[in-house]
Amino acid sequence: MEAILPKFDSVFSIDCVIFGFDEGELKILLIERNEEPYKDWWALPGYLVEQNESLDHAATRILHELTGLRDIYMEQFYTFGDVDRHPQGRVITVAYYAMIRLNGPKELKPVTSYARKAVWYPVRDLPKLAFDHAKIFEKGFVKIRNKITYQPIAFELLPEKFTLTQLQSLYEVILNKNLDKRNFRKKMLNYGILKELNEKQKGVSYRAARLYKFDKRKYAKLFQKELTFSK
Amino acid sequence: MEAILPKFDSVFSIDCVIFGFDEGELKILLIERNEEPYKDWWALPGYLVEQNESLDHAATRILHELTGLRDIYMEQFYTFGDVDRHPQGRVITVAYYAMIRLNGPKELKPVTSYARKAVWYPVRDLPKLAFDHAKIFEKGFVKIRNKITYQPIAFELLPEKFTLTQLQSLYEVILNKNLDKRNFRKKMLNYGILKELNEKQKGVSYRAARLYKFDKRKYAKLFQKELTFSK
DNA sequence: ATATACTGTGTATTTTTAACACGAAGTTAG
DNA sequence: CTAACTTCGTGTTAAAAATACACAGTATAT
Repeated sequence: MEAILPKFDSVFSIDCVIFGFDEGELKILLIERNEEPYKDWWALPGYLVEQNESLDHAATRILHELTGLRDIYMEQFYTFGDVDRHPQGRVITVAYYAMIRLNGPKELKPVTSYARKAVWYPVRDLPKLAFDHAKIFEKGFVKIRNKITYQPIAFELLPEKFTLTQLQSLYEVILNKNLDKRNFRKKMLNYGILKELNEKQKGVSYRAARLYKFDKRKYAKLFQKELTFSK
Repeated sequence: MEAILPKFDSVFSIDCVIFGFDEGELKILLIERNEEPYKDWWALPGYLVEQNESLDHAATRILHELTGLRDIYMEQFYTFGDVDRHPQGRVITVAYYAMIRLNGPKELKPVTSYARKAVWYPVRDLPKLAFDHAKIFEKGFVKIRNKITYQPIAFELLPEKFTLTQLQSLYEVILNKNLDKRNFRKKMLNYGILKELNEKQKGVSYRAARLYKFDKRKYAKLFQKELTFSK
């Protein structure tokens, strides 16, 4: 059947690796494709870049069309251009990632009919993915794993108010290792980018923990002066 | 005159930021263009990706054609896709960088007529560049500056045998700051990736310094286990 | 032999990282 | 209401890494 599909000479596309954190698990957003090729397969949200839009703009637009998510800030991380990565011809794809607060429903409604639905999947248990999307995901995962070790970007994944234990278990999930509770808290509080709230979590069995908020202003101040080789 | 140039619907290209170190200065390789658009301008070595080659392959090929350099390992660092970055239409470019040992002549002979010549230019004093190449260079420079702070990649820029003072001044040039001599030496030797040679530099006025070699095997062993968030 | 210019080295201080355990607080169940 | 349970929240010590800092030694040139 593929023979009747149009052939591309050279086309750009965008693919998005969108991370979320829910039920103690790291998840990414996948769409169920409703078009050939790879119809009915799971895939990263992605589509073709239009003639008159920048890459960043295309990324935002495409993510919205396929998942309904609006105004998500994404960062480009790699471009995949193997000759045979797309069965219809030469398609080079620029990959973006984002980490977002996952508070809506598990299943999102695409705006276009190109995807049937968008669903959060735990990264530990992903289905088989279309194209080379498994490779793209893997590279994106490595990217955030590295990034989190030198920049506290994990807050974007948490609800606005969170406990230190939640923050720690997020780190543990991303880094795939256990961290020491006291050292972790000391270090995080030392950054000075957490606002301690006079509130405790609610609706938990057993003792409730104190809630914290992420302080954007202090974060910006701290990380505008990039990491430097010390004197 | 531009009206008679062909229009591109969508084309991929590669641009290369090739760093070298010579005469105490950090340099990059520029070509003098011999074709429209931007004929006679200085530009990063770059050209269009062909239909049947991967990005990595295209990068190596293009660098060779424009500068005569062979088998240079480059790393992709960003993709630039602003709508108007190329006057003839939509050209998305994937940027690569490399750090190489600069031991040949200052001027290199391109294989194609697309460039007239390729020349090493000090990064502190670059000419005006074609397209958005100034932006591409800048991003590449930031990339290596960050990378060098957590991975000793600077050796690739030095001759096979080098003194610690040479290594230090390379760091100082890239990071644009002075480093403490004793601390620098302590740290570098501590990595355990330098082989001390029983040789001294030659042809210098005043006391000659000891020469060192970079030990690839130990480097590989040290940096395969990536940086990790400590427990 | 003397001036010159760069080489090569050590210590003390501060900061960061690492290892490690238990009582207090709140919830549940009987 | 009390006992059992689960999670919270906290401090110290040791080791390692980063920083600040200065001068005598050695090869060369004249």
